[in-house]
Amino acid sequence: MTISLYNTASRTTEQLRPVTDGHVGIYVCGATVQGEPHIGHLRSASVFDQLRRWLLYRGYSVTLIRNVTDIDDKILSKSVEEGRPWFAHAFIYERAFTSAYQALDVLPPSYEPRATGHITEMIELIGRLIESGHAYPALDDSGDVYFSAASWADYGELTNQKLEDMAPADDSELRGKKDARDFALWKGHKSGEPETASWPAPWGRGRPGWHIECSAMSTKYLGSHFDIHGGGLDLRFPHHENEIAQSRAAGDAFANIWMHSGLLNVGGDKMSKSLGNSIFASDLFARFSPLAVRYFLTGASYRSILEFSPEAMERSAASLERLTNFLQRARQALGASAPALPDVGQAYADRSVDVPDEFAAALDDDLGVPKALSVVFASVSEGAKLLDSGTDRQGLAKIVAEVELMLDILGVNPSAEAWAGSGSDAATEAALEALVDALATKRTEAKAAKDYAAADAIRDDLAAAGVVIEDTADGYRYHLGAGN
RNA sequence: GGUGGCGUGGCCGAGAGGCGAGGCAGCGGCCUGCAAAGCCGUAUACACGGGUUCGAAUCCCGUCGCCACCUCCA
Repeated sequence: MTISLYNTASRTTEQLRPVTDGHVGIYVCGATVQGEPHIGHLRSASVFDQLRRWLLYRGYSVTLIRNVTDIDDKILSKSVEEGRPWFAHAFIYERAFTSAYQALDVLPPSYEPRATGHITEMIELIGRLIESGHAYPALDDSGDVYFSAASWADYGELTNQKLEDMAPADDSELRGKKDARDFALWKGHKSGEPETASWPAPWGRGRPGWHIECSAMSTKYLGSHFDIHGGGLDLRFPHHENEIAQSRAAGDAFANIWMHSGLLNVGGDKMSKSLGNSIFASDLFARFSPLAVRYFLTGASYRSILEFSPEAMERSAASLERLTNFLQRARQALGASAPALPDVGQAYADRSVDVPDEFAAALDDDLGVPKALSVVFASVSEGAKLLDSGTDRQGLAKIVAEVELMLDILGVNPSAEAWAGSGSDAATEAALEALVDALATKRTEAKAAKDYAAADAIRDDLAAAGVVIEDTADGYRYHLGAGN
């Protein structure tokens, strides 16, 4: 069994060969908590969660570190606009991100370091870079410290660019830089900024630059040489290019494989802050279930552009219904002999069934989620036939267990507890069931009396209340209709 | 100017030399009081032009179109 992954740095698919046998260390760039989470953040979280679950299934122990960038220019400026301290501003959005990830059943990271908690490590790293001649204090009196791009021969290795080909930055004024392509490791405190947003350092009070945070936090928790560094494709340059340069210049081997999740488009355009076309998690969840959102995100391979539209969301929700219908029907048919619900995440070692070989092969090959999903549908078709014939209960139970295991690995198992919590609980469900059952009984009586008008009226009333009732061979079943 | 990617049926979206992934939608049938769900059946798909090959959506050359990145971004 080998897992191969596309490495942005080499532009080829490579075998995963963990630095430590049996263990995979992953660092994923988390959010800068300056505003609401959007669907792009959700995609990145979902992709690396799928990777993690697959590695767990394959028997690796996984340490996944996802950081929170809780200090930067925009957090400072926006907190002023919104009239609260920068740290309170950051924490409000950190909590929004946490609850969005939770809603999507993304497993919590092994640890979630905040940038402001690691200033010491960053100062130490910057110190090493200054000592080795790869960084220098600003030539003006700003108190900044810059990384010297020209001092690192491999600068550009991640994005395959040569220093001399790089277009000059928009703000081509050098200020204290020796070269326009140098980037800030440390930003000297400015008079307008709150004192709380600065920390003492050998080269004066200030705060860290963006890139140095991830270099310091990833190596602190995963070691100077680790397996996978992930993030959205938009972080490839400059963020990851700068990370790799500064970490390697400081003597760290750093990440073996660089993985980037694809971006989302809206109406053909890239979704971005500057275009103002972001689809926010809160708006999405107001309209679609978190499960449907996550299912939508698994519809394309992780490296391709995914086009968002409400119509696409609806199509994908319809596709998801085929899955939920099957599981509901099968569990109802199996009754007490239905397989236990799979445990989420860490407990794959205790599984009672294995995933089909084709499913495994698809995920082993650079996380081929769409292919893997087609294997799920093949199993569902097979299971639906068994359901219709009603002959092979054991076979059906095995398929149900397999399907749920596969869906669980993809993070879209409708039976997972995470999706149950959306505003309902056992008591309300029991109450609903009792009410529906009372009406269903009347409907059955009306049908028996061939009073179809009365029967259909009851069905219509239920539908108006958002309850879809369907006849089955041995009675009825119901579910809450779409849009409710 | 440099770097990387894309173009597949009504739609989404895999695949990467040889049996038409899968889903959604549609059409015909079975089932149903009618539905729904499910089942069975159902498609002149690979931007265009050349080439290589017994065989190309897949490899090569060219053309056209689209997109991303080159210091805000998941």
